[in-house]
Amino acid sequence: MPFQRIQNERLADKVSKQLKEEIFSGRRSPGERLPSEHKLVELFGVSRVIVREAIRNLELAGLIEIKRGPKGGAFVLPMRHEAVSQVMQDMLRLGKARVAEIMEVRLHVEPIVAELAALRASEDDICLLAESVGKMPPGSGDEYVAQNINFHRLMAKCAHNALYDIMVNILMDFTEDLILKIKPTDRIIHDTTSHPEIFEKVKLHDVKGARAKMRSHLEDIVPVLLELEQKSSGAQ
Amino acid sequence: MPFQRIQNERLADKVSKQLKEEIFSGRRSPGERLPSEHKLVELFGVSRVIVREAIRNLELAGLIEIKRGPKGGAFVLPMRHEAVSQVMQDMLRLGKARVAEIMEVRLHVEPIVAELAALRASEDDICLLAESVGKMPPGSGDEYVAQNINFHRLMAKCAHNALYDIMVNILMDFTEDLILKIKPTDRIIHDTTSHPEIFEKVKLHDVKGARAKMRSHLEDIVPVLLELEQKSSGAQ
DNA sequence: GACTGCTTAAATGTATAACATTATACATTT
DNA sequence: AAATGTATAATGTTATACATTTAAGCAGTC
Repeated sequence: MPFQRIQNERLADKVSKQLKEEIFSGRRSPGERLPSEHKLVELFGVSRVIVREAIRNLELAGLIEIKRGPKGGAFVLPMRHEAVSQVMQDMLRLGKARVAEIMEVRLHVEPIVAELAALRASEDDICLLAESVGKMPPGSGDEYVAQNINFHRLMAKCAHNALYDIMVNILMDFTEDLILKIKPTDRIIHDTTSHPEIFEKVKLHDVKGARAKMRSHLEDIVPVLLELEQKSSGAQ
Repeated sequence: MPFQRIQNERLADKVSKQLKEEIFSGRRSPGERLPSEHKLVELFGVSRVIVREAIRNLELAGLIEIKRGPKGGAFVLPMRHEAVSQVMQDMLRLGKARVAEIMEVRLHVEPIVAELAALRASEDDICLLAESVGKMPPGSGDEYVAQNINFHRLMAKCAHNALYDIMVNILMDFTEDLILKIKPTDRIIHDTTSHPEIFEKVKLHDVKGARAKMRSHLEDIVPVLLELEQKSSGAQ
């Protein structure tokens, strides 16, 4: 066999690999704390610089949250979309992706997610959805936008597929950013009927219906959002 | 007005934000180099530890690549899926996502991607696809698996949507890992007809056909891959 | 000419020690 | 009891020195 390349891995990467395994193995569950920097220095036999770098690594991966002061330290987080979303956003900015590309994905993916939601939503899920469609704040301020976006996030949760959950949350982070940055001077689509209609279909476990409603909802919304981008790129 | 809360952001984060903007603004394009640590220390007026932390931040985000030695430094990368994929994998491991969830997404998304590919594939794209289906190595070793997986990656590229490109690559990273880890003792599905058939449809810009072929291809493959997971989780 | 080996220097990688900041817990004062 | 001070455990930041990697040049030898 050919010679194997000598691995020149950085110490911090070796340390962070072990720390990740500690978490993935379940030996440290969400909420629990990793040893302090001082202790990790002793345990791994490397300098504090290295330990800190490794810990920062896990933080950027969204696996832990670091708190300062006594009783502080690195606490394991539950699964969250934020870290993936951040990295994805960076990548898309680097690749100069257009808003149209994100919206195309929404148009395809969210109807599927609605279908799965109608199929799999539990009692609790339906309660959450009901709450969301119930308490839509009046006006069209940031509050309204966030609540509106949140409905779509909840739908993804109802699909009970971790990957779709993360994906849709990424899409909604984008959409939220887009809307909030452009500050809808003229009122954004004030559609008060679509979400309740979709919810109704999910509640009835009407798979085809949920898909269709979500589809037409997006077909209404997407063009408006694309217009927003036009304006923004024209403005700057 | 009320007092404004003093922001308690870490220095490294402030620095990395500025470095990111340097890249996103286009002032440093892929291939170009950021200033050396020493220079960044002077430019930002912070210690070297902070600068290194900020640079490491960008590296983990997949925006730069760090080389050592003279003529080394931080080089801006083009858009790549690897960093997003890594973070996504970590998240799904943390959330204990099953392989079935990933395969469900493949089953939904890849037919859509095939549709877009048939719609948008350029002459060059079709050449690349032709090359891929042409040079399938014999046997069913790692080489064969990689080449097989690569066809799906290429299809995503043909769809000309940066987000789908990254998403499909993430899915394929998963699938590749799954297959390679389980080392298909009994030969993995040796399907030599599906890919050429899909390719043919794309070449003819037959949108419906491409979608249908991809769909049936996945319906064949996915059950086999799910079996693989069964075995692996049973084995360990 | 081409290979070998040596040296140099520019950059990142690692170690150590000191000090700054933050936030909890608890004592003290009024 | 409420506000204020104080000790303390943890992370955040700085400074300095040294180690390692690697491109480039320069010999020397065949």
